[in-house]
Amino acid sequence: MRNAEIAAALRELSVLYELDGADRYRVLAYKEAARTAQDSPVSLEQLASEGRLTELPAVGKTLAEKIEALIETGSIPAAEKLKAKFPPTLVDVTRVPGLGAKTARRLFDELGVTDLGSLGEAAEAGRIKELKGLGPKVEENVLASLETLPEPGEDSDRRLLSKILPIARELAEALAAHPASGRVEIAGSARRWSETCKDVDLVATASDARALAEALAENQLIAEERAGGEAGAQALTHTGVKVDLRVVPEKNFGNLLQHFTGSAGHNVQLRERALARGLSVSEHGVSKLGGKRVHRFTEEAGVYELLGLPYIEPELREGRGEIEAAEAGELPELLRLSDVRGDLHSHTTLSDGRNSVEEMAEAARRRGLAYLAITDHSASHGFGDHVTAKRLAQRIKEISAFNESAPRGFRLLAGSEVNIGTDGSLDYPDELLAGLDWVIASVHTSFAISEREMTERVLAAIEHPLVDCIGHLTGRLLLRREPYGIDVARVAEAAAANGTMVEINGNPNRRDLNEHHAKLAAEAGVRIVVNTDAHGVETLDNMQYAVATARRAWLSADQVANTRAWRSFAPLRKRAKKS
DNA sequence: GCCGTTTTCGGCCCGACTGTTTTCAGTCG
Repeated sequence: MRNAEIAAALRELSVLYELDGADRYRVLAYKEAARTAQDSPVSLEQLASEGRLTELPAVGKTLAEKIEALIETGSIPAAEKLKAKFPPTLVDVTRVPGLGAKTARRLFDELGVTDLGSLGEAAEAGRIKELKGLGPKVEENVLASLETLPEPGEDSDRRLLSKILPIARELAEALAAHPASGRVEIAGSARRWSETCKDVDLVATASDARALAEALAENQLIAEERAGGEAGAQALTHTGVKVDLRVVPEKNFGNLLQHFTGSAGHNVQLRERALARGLSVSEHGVSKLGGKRVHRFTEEAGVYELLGLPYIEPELREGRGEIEAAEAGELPELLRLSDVRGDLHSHTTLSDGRNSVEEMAEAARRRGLAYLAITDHSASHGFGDHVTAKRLAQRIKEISAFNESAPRGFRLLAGSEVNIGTDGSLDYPDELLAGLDWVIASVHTSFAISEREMTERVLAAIEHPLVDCIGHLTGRLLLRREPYGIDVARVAEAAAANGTMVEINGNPNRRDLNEHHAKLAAEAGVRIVVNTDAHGVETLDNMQYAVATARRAWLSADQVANTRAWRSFAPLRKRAKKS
């Protein structure tokens, strides 16, 4: 059973408990455990078989038993018992914004509402506003929300970071240029470089808050303003992205930026830690419990310093142990974009890219890179853009010729992104692969095979002496396609043992390895490579997303192989060691 | 239900907003 399925079952159980009126902290405990399951880079099924589930944060004896039952029987007895008490479709009712478990339960008890359908009927009939404590506004909200509610399981309110960042940057820039503005910063999940975001959060200081709110409303990206005033403004872009602008005085800009950068989990842990030291933290400032004095900071670092901590980079603020690490002085010095010296995954018009070798080389050089691997798809790629063995041999000569007249300090690598067949075989002869500088092996077909088969398939490639690196290991496409089943821990172990590198693919649709897998792999001793998988000159900029995922995986420059100059990188390749 | 530099029991982040109320519960981020 996949971790994601376990997480979904725990999330459902938390809502069922909530509907049953359970203690809120018990409900919270299940939600926390669901998050742990979702985030875990190692298979919970594996951990369960070894009796090690309680090693996970937020999983105690009871949760471990429930997860074990779920894996063994496919369901959790407690969940089944609750589902007999009230219809499980009542969980859907809590997806309506503004309706929580308390309200959903009342609607069931008093109106017989069992699902979204009967909720709509009750609203249409005007029966909701008759209930004590609920009124016409709630009923209107229900009717309006039912119109726009996404299908269950559909994350339609989340968008790729690559859709959110350009909006956030353009708005921040426009606001910063306004005469009434002071400081303007992007906050929220976009600042933490999350894979997907729900909205754009901006934090600003201003001499005239209303003028700044108006400037936001008048920006060309904004379709409608929802509210605006002294404290900030909310607006909606033409593409339907919510924008939240907060305006604060300069003196507590740091407090607010810290608060609105989140994550929720990080802030909860930070505040709990503060509380244990007699301090209360909020977006307004830090104060002694029962004390009057409020400590306000213009910079975030001040907040952390008062709590006895060094500054914590936004990418680490996920409540995954960063506070403990900060306290112990063990925060990593994170990889930076400027550390990256080469890009080892790119395509040209030879396969499915949009630019020539020369154009890609020039664009890479302009971005300050010292080397770029041209890795077009291989012989069995299909779609009419495969590269025959004969053509690849010719490409090797072209690259060689390019390098002879290449500008100083820059070189191209003759490479290929080779398909891994279902049996683990590669689709070029070894003699040809031996003539390349760099080979990435990736899975592009037959995703539906079992996890066991997929793992064996990739392990075969990892053990191949001429495979230098594995590409986009799990095959996922964010918000579109789930990763295929593969035992990442086993893959990492084998990659470390064989000296095969594994990439973090910077295509913002992929971010694959994800941050959890990348951390696991690096800790297992795998050399990580950050790549763009660029299919044109402009997507060479995807390195920022690969670096972001590396940072969220706690990686430092020395754990990422292509922060090295070519002469130091080249000997790290498996092919260099064999010869 | 989890968890431990005040605790193996008794805590568990903080504040804003909304809609309904006349002081607050529920929801949200």
